[in-house]
Amino acid sequence: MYTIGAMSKATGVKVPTIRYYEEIGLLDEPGRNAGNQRRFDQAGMDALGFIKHARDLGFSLDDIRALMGLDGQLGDDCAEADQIARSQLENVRERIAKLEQLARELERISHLCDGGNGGCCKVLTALADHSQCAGDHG
Amino acid sequence: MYTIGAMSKATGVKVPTIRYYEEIGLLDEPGRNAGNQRRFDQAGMDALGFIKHARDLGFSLDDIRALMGLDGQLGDDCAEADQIARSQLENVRERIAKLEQLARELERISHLCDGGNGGCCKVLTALADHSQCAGDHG
DNA sequence: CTTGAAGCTCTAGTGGCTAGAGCAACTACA
DNA sequence: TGTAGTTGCTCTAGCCACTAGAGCTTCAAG
Repeated sequence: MYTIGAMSKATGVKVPTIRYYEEIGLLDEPGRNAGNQRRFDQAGMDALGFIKHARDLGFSLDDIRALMGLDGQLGDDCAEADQIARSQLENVRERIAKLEQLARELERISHLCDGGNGGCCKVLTALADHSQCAGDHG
Repeated sequence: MYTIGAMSKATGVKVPTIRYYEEIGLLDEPGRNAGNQRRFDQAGMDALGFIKHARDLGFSLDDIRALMGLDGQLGDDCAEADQIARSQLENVRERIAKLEQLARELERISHLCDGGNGGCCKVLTALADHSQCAGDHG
C-alpha cells in the first residue's frame, strides 16, 4: 500500500496532479484508511506510471484514456494502440517541422540586430511585417 | 476605418480573439460608431498584424506586450527586442530537441507492432515501462 | 504527548482562446 | 420603406492540464 506522497515520489507525478487524475476518472479511486487518506495498491502505481510515461511522450489525457481502455482486452488491441501511437508520431513530426520553420525565421530576425543599428529596430520591423519572411510559417 | 470583421479577415485573427486582445489590454480600445460597434484605424490594424505575426512565431502574449512596449522608444530598444527574440529562439530549439527525442521513442514503439503479434500488445507494454526507452525523454 | 510533515477538501487561477445565448445594428435588395 | 440575412454586441461558461492557496485533519517520529 502506497500513500499519495509515495506514489508521487515513485512516478514523478505531483500530488495534486494525482488527485486530479482521480477526479477526472483516469485513475481508479483508491481505498482509504481509517483517517480518510488514500492508500494505493500496485495496480494504481502501475496505472500512474503508464500515464506518466504516456504524458511524457506527448499523448493527451484522452489518448491515454483510450489506451488504458484497450489494456487487458483481446483481439485488435494492438492495431488500435498502434494506430494511436502512430498518429501521435505523425503529430510530433508535424510539430517539429513547424518549429524548425519558426527557428529559421527567428534566426533571420535575430541576425538583423547583430551589429546594432541606430534608432530603428529591425527586429520590431521584421515582426510587424510578415511579407519579409522567407517561408510561410504560422 | 475597419470593422472588427474586416480586421479579422485582413489578419487571420478570429473576431472573438480580437475582442479578447482588447479585453486584456494588448490592443488599444478602438473608437465606436453611433451603434456601439468597434471601428479600428490603421494603427489598430498594424498592431493586430504585429501580434498575429509574433504569435505565429510562438511568442507569448506577455512577450508581445513587452515587444510592443518597446516600439517607438529610443535607445536600447533594439538590444531588448533582440534579447526577447533570441530567448524565443532558444526556447524553440529546446522544444525541437525534446520533440525529436519523443519522435525517436515513438518510432521505436510503433515498430514493435509491425508484424502483428498474438494477444500481447507490445505498444501498451512499452508505454507502461519507461525502462525500455532508449533515451531519457520527458 | 508534542511537533512537524503530509494528508484532506474546496475554491480559484493559469494561458489563450472558443462556444453559445440572446440581443442590436448594419447592409443589400425589392 | 420594409425586410431578411449578416455582422456586431455583451455576458457567461468551457476547454486542457494542471497549479496555488486556505484552512483544516491525520500520521509518524522522538
